[in-house]
This record gives sequence, C-alpha cells and structure tokens, in this order.
Amino acid sequence: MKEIIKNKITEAVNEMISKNENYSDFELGDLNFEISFTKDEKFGDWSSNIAMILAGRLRMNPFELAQEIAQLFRTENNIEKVEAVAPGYINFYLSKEYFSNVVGEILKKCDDWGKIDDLKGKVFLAEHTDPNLFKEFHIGHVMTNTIGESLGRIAQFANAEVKQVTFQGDVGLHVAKTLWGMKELNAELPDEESDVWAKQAFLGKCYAWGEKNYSQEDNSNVKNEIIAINKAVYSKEDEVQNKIYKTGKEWSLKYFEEIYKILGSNFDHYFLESETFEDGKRIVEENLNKVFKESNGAIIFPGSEYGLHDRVFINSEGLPTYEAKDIGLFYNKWKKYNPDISLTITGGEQKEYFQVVKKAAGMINKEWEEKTIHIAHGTLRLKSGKMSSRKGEIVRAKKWIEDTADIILKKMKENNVSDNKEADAKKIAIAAIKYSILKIMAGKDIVYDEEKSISFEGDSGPYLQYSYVRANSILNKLSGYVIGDFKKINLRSGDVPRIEKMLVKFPEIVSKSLSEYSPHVVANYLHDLSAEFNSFYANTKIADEKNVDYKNNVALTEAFRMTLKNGLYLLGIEAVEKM
RNA sequence: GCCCCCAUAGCUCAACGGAUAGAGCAACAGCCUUCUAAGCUGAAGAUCUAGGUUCGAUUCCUGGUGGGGGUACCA
Repeated sequence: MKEIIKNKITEAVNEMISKNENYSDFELGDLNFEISFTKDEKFGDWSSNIAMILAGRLRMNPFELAQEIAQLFRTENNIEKVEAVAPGYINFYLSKEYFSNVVGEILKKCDDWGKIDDLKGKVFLAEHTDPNLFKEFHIGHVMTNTIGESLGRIAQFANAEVKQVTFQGDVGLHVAKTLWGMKELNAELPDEESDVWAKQAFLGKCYAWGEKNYSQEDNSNVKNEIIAINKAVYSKEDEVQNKIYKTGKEWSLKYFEEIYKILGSNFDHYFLESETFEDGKRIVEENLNKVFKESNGAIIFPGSEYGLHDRVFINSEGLPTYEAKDIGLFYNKWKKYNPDISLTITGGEQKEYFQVVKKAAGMINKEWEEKTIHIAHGTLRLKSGKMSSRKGEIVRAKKWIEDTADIILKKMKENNVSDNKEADAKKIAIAAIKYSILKIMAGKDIVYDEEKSISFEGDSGPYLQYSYVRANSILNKLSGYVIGDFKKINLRSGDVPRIEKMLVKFPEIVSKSLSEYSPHVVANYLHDLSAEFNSFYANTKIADEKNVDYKNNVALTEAFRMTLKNGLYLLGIEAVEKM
C-alpha cells in the first residue's frame, strides 16, 4: 500500500510540474519524501509530507501545494479519500475492504506474518553475550544476551540467514587470577557431585580472591605468580595446572549451557579465545610496522593518529590482549561464515575500545571494518552503584530469574488458572526481565533496583502475555468452529476498530526495528497493540454470535493473537496459554 | 587534562525536523452476576539552561550546568 501511494503521489507531482512552467527546472528524482502511518485516526490512515518538503525547495506555501497535489492524486479502490491539511500534510483514508483483506492475509500467513525481505540472501552474524569462563553470569550478561538474541530473530524475520554466536573468554589474566585463587582456596573446592551453580560460584569466588590479591600494591609476589600462571595457560606447559584449568573450564561450559537454556538462547557456534588468539597474534605480528608498531616492548595500534586511543594488542610479555584476540575473531568469523553483516553487541563502556579494534581490523581487511556494526547498549547498573565481578559484587542472573519467578508463582497460586504453574512462572519471569530490557532503546542505562521487583503490570512483558492469554481464551471457547470458517470475511457494519488498523503496521515495524537495530520498536508496538486489544476486549463481547460483526471480531482476535505471538518471538519471549 | 554518551511528568521510559509531546508506575475518581481485574474507563501531571539555524526544534549547531563512560600492557 505504501508503495502504491508513493507511486501515485509521484505521478501527481510529475503532472503538476509538467502543467506549470514555474516548476519546469525542478527535478523530482532526489526527493526523499515519506509515506507514514498517521499518529491519530482523525488524520486518516497514511500521511505524506511531500508538500512540506517541496515547499522548502519551491519556496511556496506548503498547504497550497498539498491541496494542488491532492487534487491531482488519482485514487484507486482501497483509497477512499485524499485530503490536504494544514500545515501541509496529505492524508489518505483507506477502505474497510483494505483492512479486512489484511486480516485475511494474516490468518493465511500465520507464523510468516510480519516477515519481510529486507535482508534476503544475506548472511547475518550476531555476536553477543561474550561471557568469561571462570566467572559468573550476572544480570549485565542477561542484557547483552537479550538484545543480541532479539536482533538475531528480527534479522531472521527479514529473511537473512542468521548465525548467533558468542565469544567466550577461556584464556587471559582473569583465568590466571581464578586459577591462582583455586590453588589458594583448594580446601573449599566443591566435589564432582555438586551442581553447576555451586561449582561456578566457587570459581567466581576464586576470581575475586585472585583479583584482590593481584591488585594490592604491596603484593608483587602474587602478581608475579599470576603472571606466570597466565603464561602457562597459553603455553600449556604445566601439567598440574592444565588439570586444574581443564576442571574449571568444564564446569564453566556446563554452567553456561544451563544458563542459556533458561534464557531460551540458542547459539550456532561458540568461539573460544583459546582458539582465536593464535590467529590474532599471528596477524598482528604480520602487520607490524604496517598497521601496528612497537612501543615500550609491546605491540600497539597507534589509534591516536586517527583520533582514537592507542591500545596494546600484544603485551610486553609477548601475550595477546583482548584486542589481538578480537582480531583473531574477525579472521575466524569471516573464515567460517563470510557474513554480509556482522553485529557485535557489547556494553557501552566498550564503545571506544571497539572503535580502535575495528579501525585496526579495517586496515588489515577492509571488509572486516565495513561489514561490522557495533551495538553498544547501556549498563545494567545497581541502584547502589556499578556491579563488579572483580570485587564479587554482582547480582547473579539465576538469582534474578528465580526471585522474579517466585513472586509470580505466588500470584499464580492465588489466581489458580494455570495448569503448569512452575513452568509458566518461569516463562513469565523471563518475559518480565527481557521486556524490561528491550522496551528501552539500546544504548541507555538501566537501573536495577533490588528493592523494587520488576513490573508485571502495565508496560511489561506479562501484560503482553496476558493479552495473548485473553485472546487465546476466547478462541478456545469457540473450539467447535474452525478459524478457517472465518477466513471469508464480510464487511463490517460499523467503523474499523483501531486494533484492526494497527495490525497492518506489523511488517513495517519489523523493518524499522531492524534498520535501527532496536528491538524496542517492536516492544513498544506490541504494548500499544495489546493495549488496543484489551480496550476492544473490554468494550466488545467478541464471542457473541448475535453480534452482526461476530465473524469479523473473531477473525480479528485470531489475527491479533498471531501478530502478538510473532512479535513476542522477536523479543525472545514465549507465550503462555493460561496465567 | 583530553575524548565520547546522556538530560522529557514525582519515578521508569516513548516520540522519521512536523499535526494537541505519548505510555507505564505512584497518587486520585470509577468498573468484576457478562469471553481471565496481571484488565478497563476518567481526571491530574513534563521537554535542564542561554543563544543560533528553519515556514516549523524535544529532535540539528554552539556555550553553560548536571550525570555516566573511556583514556596502553584488564575484558
């Protein structure tokens, strides 16, 4: 529809220009005007700003120009009315047929409703979460994971071939600190029968202990020990240490598997630093004196020459830093997937760091820079201040989810509608958490208030799930009917309900969300859509055969349910049947 | 010091340079004999500050104030 309107406007403007010699030297080609949904029903359904843009160029009154264009606009069946309105909008009113046809289309497309071709044939890589083995998974990781998973799913809806990957840190100073701690705190070592949570909690404690001792100024012995351990991790020469390392690594990998399962996150591949650092180191060394240079015994990239920071890629011990490992990751990503778009999602504090790495990467291989997009999201911070796994001051993801699920479970027991309360409570908890992250534009900080539990009402994940449950409940009641019976939709007796008009927007919303790499566009839309449905629900008895618009309303409810379900999928949220 | 980001209602967030700046929470007034009240309806409430660009600025530019982040061998 958008394209039709756009073409017809172009025709009208061309006609206007050809008729009037005042415009003869005017070129339409580069006009970038828009056709967008109106923000209020009273302005019609679609609206164009063409007159206001033309007005600037032709130095004319936008409203008069709008009137002229509107008059020349040749309407077609589905466009009922075209109207020029001050300050210079041209508004389009669509017919009832148009909207009921879209409802029919939604019922036909089902799970495919909302899919677009924006990334057809493209390989889309989404790297996110990037936890360090030997450290605990905290609520900050949940944020990256949630945003990354959602962006991947949105790209998938845009018909891209999506690969979700993560880059896990299994070598480096943090590992050395943990290993040192494991030796020191050996007495507390959990036995093999302990669960993954206890084991990882122990590793987290060891890390914090190692970090604390490492950074104490008067403790140069410990510092040297840890540096030695770090070297041995890379070289794998110390048999005893290799064994400890192997134990810790296995515990961690199992632990992360459990976490990903809880979050509903699926990775196509796990890159490990231990598998990329050699490539990274080699590439950096190959490009010494071309891209990189030596400085104080280390190999650095002189970012300051490009308005960025200088950063160390290989330290004076000859070991690769995260920077070099990231170069190795670029190499391995392209070797394995050759992506058209490669997204890296991290916290905002890595913004300037990543600019440096990306710049350096681009000087090695142009494609690496050109096809990489860094999404820096905000920090999930505590009300009391920043989390620090170094100091052991973190909120564990698992605890967050379980605490949330407990509150929900209590509420479910009061209501007593769900048949699998435990499982549903978990889904609702995840929904609440993910939605609270996704409803905010990526890039902004979120303050996590441990006192105030997360919201289950209003603009929240559970609100969306609840709206789904309501629609579901109506449709279940009609189990004697097959929805197929409603696919032949008659014209409504009255006005098209707002919810029906809103459904039409879904594919456009997906497209916008993708182009801005911002799941919050989808989240906000689903909230508005659900609010509109709930309002419709409160004012209309939907499952009422006596109503003249009965079939329309049932079909509309089904279309809403499908749209919401597909939208929730994009956010990585599961619908529940009852709650 | 230098660089980057942010500032909208009491609180948490929205708003392609456009129409009356939208929501949720909290507080206030209502609505369960009717498809699940995790809901609905109503009223109240906001663009940090000084300039500039524009037909039009919450949005773009400059200064100020306040907050966050980054600044070489951590990730």
